[in-house]
Amino acid sequence: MDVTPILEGLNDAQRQAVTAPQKPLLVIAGAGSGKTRVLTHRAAWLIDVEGASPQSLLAVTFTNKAAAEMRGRIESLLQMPASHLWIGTFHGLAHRLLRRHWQEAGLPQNFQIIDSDDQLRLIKRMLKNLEADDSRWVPREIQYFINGQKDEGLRPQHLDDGGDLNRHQFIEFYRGYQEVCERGGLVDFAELLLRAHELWRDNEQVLAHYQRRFRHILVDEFQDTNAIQYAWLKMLAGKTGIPFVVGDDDQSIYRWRGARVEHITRFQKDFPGTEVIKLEQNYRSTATILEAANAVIKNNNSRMGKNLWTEGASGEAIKIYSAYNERDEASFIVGRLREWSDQGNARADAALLYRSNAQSRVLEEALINAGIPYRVYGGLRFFERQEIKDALAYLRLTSNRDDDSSFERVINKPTRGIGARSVDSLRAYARANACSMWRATGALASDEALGSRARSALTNFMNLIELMARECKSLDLHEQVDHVIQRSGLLEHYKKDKGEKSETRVENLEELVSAARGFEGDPEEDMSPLDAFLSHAALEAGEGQADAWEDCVQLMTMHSAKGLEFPLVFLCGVEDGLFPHQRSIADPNGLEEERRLCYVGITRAMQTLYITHAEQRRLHGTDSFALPSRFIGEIPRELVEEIRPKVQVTRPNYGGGHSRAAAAPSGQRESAGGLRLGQHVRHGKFGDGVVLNYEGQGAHARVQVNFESAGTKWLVLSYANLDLM
DNA sequence: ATGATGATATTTTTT
DNA sequence: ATATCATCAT
Repeated sequence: MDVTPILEGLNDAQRQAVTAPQKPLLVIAGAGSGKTRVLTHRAAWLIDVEGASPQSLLAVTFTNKAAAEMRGRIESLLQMPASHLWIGTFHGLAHRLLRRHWQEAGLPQNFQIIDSDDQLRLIKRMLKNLEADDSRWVPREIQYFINGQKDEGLRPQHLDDGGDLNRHQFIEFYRGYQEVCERGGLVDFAELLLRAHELWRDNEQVLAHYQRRFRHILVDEFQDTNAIQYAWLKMLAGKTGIPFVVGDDDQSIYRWRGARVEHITRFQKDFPGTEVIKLEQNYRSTATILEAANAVIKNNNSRMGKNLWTEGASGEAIKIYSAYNERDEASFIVGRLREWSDQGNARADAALLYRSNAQSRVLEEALINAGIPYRVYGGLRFFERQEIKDALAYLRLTSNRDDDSSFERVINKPTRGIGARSVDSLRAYARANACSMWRATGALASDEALGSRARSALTNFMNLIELMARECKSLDLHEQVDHVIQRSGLLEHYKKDKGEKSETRVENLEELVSAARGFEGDPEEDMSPLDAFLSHAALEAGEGQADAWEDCVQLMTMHSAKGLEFPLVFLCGVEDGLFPHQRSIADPNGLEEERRLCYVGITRAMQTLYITHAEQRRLHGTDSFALPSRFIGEIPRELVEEIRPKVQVTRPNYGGGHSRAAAAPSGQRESAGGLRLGQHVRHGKFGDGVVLNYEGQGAHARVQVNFESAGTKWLVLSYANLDLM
């Protein structure tokens, strides 16, 4: 066997990982160190060299994109199609298992997947149904609670309210929500994972089958696994499976949605004899950029420890620009982008990264004015659009009448004379009889208690759905979609609509037909084409933005930039309060996660990195003032070139020592207490600080002070007793 | 059933 | 500033 193609171009550490003996392996792969490369080459190595059957490999990722990329790369390495290889997202693989073992998993054969939006609606409906006090119970919090418990592998019966009434109610909501899902054959994202885990836990034979089959378990972005995902992997590995996991503790930025870096250390305990390999050589960035990244992340306590290095040159200094305000920041960036393209570079090689989506607006405006084409990532995906979800809801009803989620979505859309009152009666009946809305409709359509107009409207709706279902039976998938959007009146409804968006909506509906035409389900799965398409729609929400194929500057959050790289990167709005975000600053864990995000941001840059911050920024309609982010201060000064240091409001306190002219620009406001923004003050208890902001006047005036040790606080001026320094 | 009004909250996102 | 959402009036 010629192993050259598989090992070619790998460095020692990478090669060591790829060719490691068959035992548990943990690869700590720094940013740009060839993480995906190692994973794909390992797969190829196992198959081509170790003679492992492709059947015996399971490769897990978090996103569909990553899964597709891995498949493609493995195929090109093996020089053969890897379509039968189990490569997919946790959710995708769990889904596949549940389809195969729906009986053992206790699901109806045609169960449907609901996305978070559906889930939230369902919870809202449930609250209405229970006549819960909606000022007290926030649907989003209940959703968060339910998903959080599921992510931890917990069912309502596992939960104890500990005498806490609030918690008691949350658990009851969870229970109620589960009932609705059971009744409608609905499975949410977290449920996919939990069910798949329970399937194995409770069915020895099923588990044994997969344990026997999947000897090799490859996991990407391991630091992002949540409890149930980890438990699932561990259960599959059993005593004989050989896990090969790759991750980077320094790039764990999803704690807030259940990811636990701790799984990295836990892994070493759960799989004794685990070999750990660190990939620290970076092939992406200049030495300067890496040094900056290393220096910043060093300030985190809880980490395994790792230092990126490169054989490459030190490259350009990191440019830091202190803008006066957010528009100045944007115009500076525009100027640099112009320079960039004038030098013959591709705009698509430049990225503007920010902490929160709201920041994109000012940048976009500046780009539009400058005539620079750009593309914003994130936002509504294709299958999440309202009109698409409407159409899918009709389709789901034709497949499963008991799907209340879909039922309520389209019962009166387009309007057909079934108002809130009728729907309320349906809900009441459904609840009283523990049945679906559809059954309730059947019962009430002939119930004298309802007006004759309402009754006929209900009958018409039922007939419509039944008719569409019958007519669709003999049609191809795309014809079914086409038929349903027409017959339901949806298309007409959006065509009539005169709103700005309605034209796009009609186009999107037509696009849905095309999507169905091009859709090919997995031939191995025993599902109707429609059910397969519906699952696909839920699991792969589609592209975030229709891709403009023009050469565009890329705008996105730092979160969505993870895994990407760009020759030119701007980190924008790098100010305390924005980044690190105000809501994370107080919590040490939160702050460390922000710092990891900063590490991710910095390491996206290949050649040139700009970091910009504004002293004044319009946020939520009011002007606020901020200091440069503490992360900027963590970058060694010698790596930095400050651009056009200019007169500014605040004295930057990064790096400690250096001071600048603190002359106030014109237009400087005076607060009621005679305090200047940027004024250094001393408080009896909190010590020294800098005035960031103020509001109100006279006795009610409050100031925001950033204290060196006590952090940022709002103080009532008349009580605070601040000494001017 | 639609539209106007006012209250409220505004990190990050995949599946 | 702005978007979303509930409530109320038409």
